[in-house]
Amino acid sequence: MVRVSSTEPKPQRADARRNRERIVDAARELFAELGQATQMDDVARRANVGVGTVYRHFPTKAALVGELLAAKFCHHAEVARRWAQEPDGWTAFEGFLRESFAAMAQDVTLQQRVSWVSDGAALERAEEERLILSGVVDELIERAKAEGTMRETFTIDDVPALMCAAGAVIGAQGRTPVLADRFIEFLIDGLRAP
Amino acid sequence: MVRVSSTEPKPQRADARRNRERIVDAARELFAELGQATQMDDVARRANVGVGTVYRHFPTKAALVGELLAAKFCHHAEVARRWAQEPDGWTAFEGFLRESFAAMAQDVTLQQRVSWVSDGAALERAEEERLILSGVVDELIERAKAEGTMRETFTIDDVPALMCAAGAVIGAQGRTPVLADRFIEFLIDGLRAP
DNA sequence: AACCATACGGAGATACGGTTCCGGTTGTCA
DNA sequence: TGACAACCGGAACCGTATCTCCGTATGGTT
Repeated sequence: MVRVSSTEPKPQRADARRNRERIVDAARELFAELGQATQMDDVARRANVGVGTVYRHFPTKAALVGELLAAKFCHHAEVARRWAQEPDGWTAFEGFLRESFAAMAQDVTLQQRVSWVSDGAALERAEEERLILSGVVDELIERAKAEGTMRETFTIDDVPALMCAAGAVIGAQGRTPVLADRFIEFLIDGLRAP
Repeated sequence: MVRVSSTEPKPQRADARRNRERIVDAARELFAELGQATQMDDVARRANVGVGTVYRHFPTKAALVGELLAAKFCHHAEVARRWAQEPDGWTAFEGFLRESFAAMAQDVTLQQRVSWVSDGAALERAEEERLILSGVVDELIERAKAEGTMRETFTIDDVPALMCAAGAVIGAQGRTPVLADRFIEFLIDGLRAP
C-alpha cells in the first residue's frame, strides 16, 4: 500500500484515465463558453459521466478550474516562446499580447481569471504554471525595453493588471466587440515607447 | 383609487417614507463594501427592518441596485459639472476621471457596474440618469479635444470600456493597490494628445 | 473464471439566497 | 378616539448549485 516513490504516478485503471480526460475536455469547452457559471452537473453530462465521477477526479470545482487554468498557462507559455523567436523584440511582445487577447475573446474563463481570486484555490493549483509563464513573458518585455521600443515604466508586474483590464472589457463587450477592439489598440499603443 | 396624474407622487405614510430611506442608506453602505455579494437579509438587518419591508419598497434586488446606481450616476454628473467649471479642458476631464476612479476604490458597486449587465434590470432602472451623466462627460471630452490636449481618437463611446477596465483592475487589486494606481496613471497618460 | 480493489452513477443531503405570505401593528383621517 | 387602509416583521418557501453516499459495475490479476 505504501508507495515507494512519491513522484511515481499511481497506476490508474484504464476507464478512470479515459474518464478523467473526458471530464477535462468537457470542462474546457463549457468553461470557455460560460465561465464560472458552468455547473458541475453540466460538465458531467457533457462528459457522459456521473457527477460522482467528476468529484472523484476533482474534489472540488476550484480544483477542476485550477487544472484548466494550469493547462492554459502552459499553453500560453508555449505561445510566448514561439513569439520569442521573432527577431524584433516589440513584434514578439505585441504578437504574444494580441494572441492572448484573441484567446480571451474565445474563452470566458480567461476573461474571468481575475475574479477567480475569490476562489484562490483554483489559482493556487495553477501557481507553478503561472510563474513559468510569467518568466517567459518577462523575457519578452525586457528584450523590447532593451531595444527601446517599449516604455521603460512597464514591467512584468503590470501584466496582471493589463490582462485583467482586457479581460473585463472583452467580457463586457456584449454586442459591441468593436469598442473592445478599439480599447485594446489603445492599450497596446500605450505600451510603446513614446 | 385611480391616480389623476401619473407624475404625482403617491403620498406615503410617514413610517414607510422613513423606512425606505433607511433601506437605501443601508444598501448603499453594504453594496459599497460587498458589491453584488450583499444579500437582502443583510440590508434588512442593517436598516432595522424586516425583509418583507425591503421587498415592499423594492420588488427585486435588481430594483434596489438600480436605485443605488441611479443615485450614483446623478452624483457623478454633479461631479462632472463641477469640474466643467475648470477653465482648462484637460484639467477638467482629468479631475473628473481621477475623482471617479477614487470613488470606485471606495465602492465595490461601481467596480462591478459592468457585471450588473447580467442583471440588465438594474441598469435599466438607471438608464435615464446614465444618459444625463454621459451627456455631461461628453462635453468635457469634446472640450479637451477642441483644446488639442486629448487624443482625437477618444470618444464618449470609449468611456464605458475605460470605466470597466479601471473597475476591474481596482477591484482585483487586492493587497497591491500600488499596481492599480500605476495602471490608472498609464490609462490617463494614454488619453493625452501625443 | 473467480475475486476484489478500484471506479462508476446518480439520487439526494446540504447550503444558501432571493422572494412570498400572512398575522399583527401603526399612521392617518374623520 | 375609533376604524381602516397601509404597512410591518420574519418564518417559511422555493429554486439552484455544490458535494456526499452507497449500491452496482468493471478492469486487472491470479
